[in-house]
Amino acid sequence: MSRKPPEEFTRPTQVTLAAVLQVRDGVLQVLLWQRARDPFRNAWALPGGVLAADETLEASIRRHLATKVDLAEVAHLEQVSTYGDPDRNPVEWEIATAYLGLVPLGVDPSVPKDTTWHPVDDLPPTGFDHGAIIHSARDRLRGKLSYTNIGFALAPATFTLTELRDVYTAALGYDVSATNLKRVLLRRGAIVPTGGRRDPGRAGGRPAEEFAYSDNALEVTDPFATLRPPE
Amino acid sequence: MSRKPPEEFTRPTQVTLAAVLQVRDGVLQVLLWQRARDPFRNAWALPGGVLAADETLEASIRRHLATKVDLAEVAHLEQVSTYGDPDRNPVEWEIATAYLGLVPLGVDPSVPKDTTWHPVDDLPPTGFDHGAIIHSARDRLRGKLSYTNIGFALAPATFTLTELRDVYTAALGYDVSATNLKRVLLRRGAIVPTGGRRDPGRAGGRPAEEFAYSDNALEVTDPFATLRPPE
DNA sequence: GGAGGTTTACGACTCATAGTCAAAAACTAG
DNA sequence: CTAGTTTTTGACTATGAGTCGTAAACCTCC
Repeated sequence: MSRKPPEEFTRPTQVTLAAVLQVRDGVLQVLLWQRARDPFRNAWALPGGVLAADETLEASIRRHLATKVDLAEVAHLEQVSTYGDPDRNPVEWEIATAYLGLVPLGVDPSVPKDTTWHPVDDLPPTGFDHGAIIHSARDRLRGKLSYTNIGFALAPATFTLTELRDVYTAALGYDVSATNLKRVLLRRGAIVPTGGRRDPGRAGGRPAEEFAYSDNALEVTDPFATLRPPE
Repeated sequence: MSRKPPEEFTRPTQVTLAAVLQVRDGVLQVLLWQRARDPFRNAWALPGGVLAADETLEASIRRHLATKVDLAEVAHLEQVSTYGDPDRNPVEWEIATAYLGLVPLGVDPSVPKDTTWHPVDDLPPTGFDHGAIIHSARDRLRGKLSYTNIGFALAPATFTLTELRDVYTAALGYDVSATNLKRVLLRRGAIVPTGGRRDPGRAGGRPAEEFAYSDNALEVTDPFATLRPPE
């Protein structure tokens, strides 16, 4: 019994996870699936899975996400952080690289039966460290909303300023003024009027001007000045 | 020969790396060591090594860094990104989680013979994807300099405004005005006068007021407004 | 077809942050 | 004491951002 196990036996499993966020019912929500087996049976978890030998981390999270949602509906995907606490998984040594995914307002992807959306500020019991991962993904989104154009990934293809304001309000967790938002985003060249109008709702009101994110808005990740909370 | 290799044989090696940055000779530099063996023999590489089974990622990079520099001289350490391209290491499947480390101006850590500092904008031949990792660490630093107090980790314990201006200039790659820097950092409460003065150099000149980062400066990571390039 | 209600758009005002510049202050060396 | 050097300070300007009131454009109901 002097043979040591091969070195490979001491390697951790590498998994990728994604916190896919979307504004639904005026609230920022995250896509979770309910575990059927231990550990954390019946708790909710982020989509993801084990990294394959011939794929990049991003390819891996895309492959696993595709089993839960149509990838074409995920408008943005970026790596957030890697979690390697040896105790994070009670049954196996596992390293997880977490991604942030964003789905635009209005689309309603079809998802498997075990998978549903949950408000990020009112989560059900979650397994592993997924609760912390969700909150850091939300914080990443909030930070980037104010100084990049990442908001395009949460907004539909065309939108009114009120709709966009509601998206920002839900994602940031505080009110923003539509007047100010328009001036800021127009100056940045982030949004452009489409020329169209939107029918007012049945309650009446002036029809809203329709906007879209400009083409170059997608590439802009340089910091802008900040959108701050009111007062 | 129908026995499959155990599943563990298909797992990647997990390593941690650190881009340790410091302003030296008025230029932002990174700590590299020269490889003596293939792959990438004689090329320069970031300090780091394999993750052990009972340690966190941060503990791992601290353990490996300690073989190159005195950890007490690394004032800041944060995770930047994880690199998992299956081709990034030609001989082994390896995932690398990269950290950014910062060493204050003026300290000159003793380092092993194979290890020296190199300007980040004039790197020697580097192995693996370490060149790209260094540049993304530099970009992370530059971004955070303008909207957090991360600069404290690049400045000595006490400093004059001219010294601090020089640190910012070297790290950002563009001039900043000492007048403006003082006003901005004072308003943020990031720096406080120590009450002391600095002897003018042998060339004469008014003695400089001495400043230090305030205690709470270390915790502030909320975004501030931006420090932008001139003109 | 008004009147009243509702929603969006626009302009004026204020405030905070930031960039520039020139002059004053405080020192050294001769 | 004078000239030279470096730091500090205050004034001025520019710009980005927050607020608010009013006008515009639509609806429904009478």
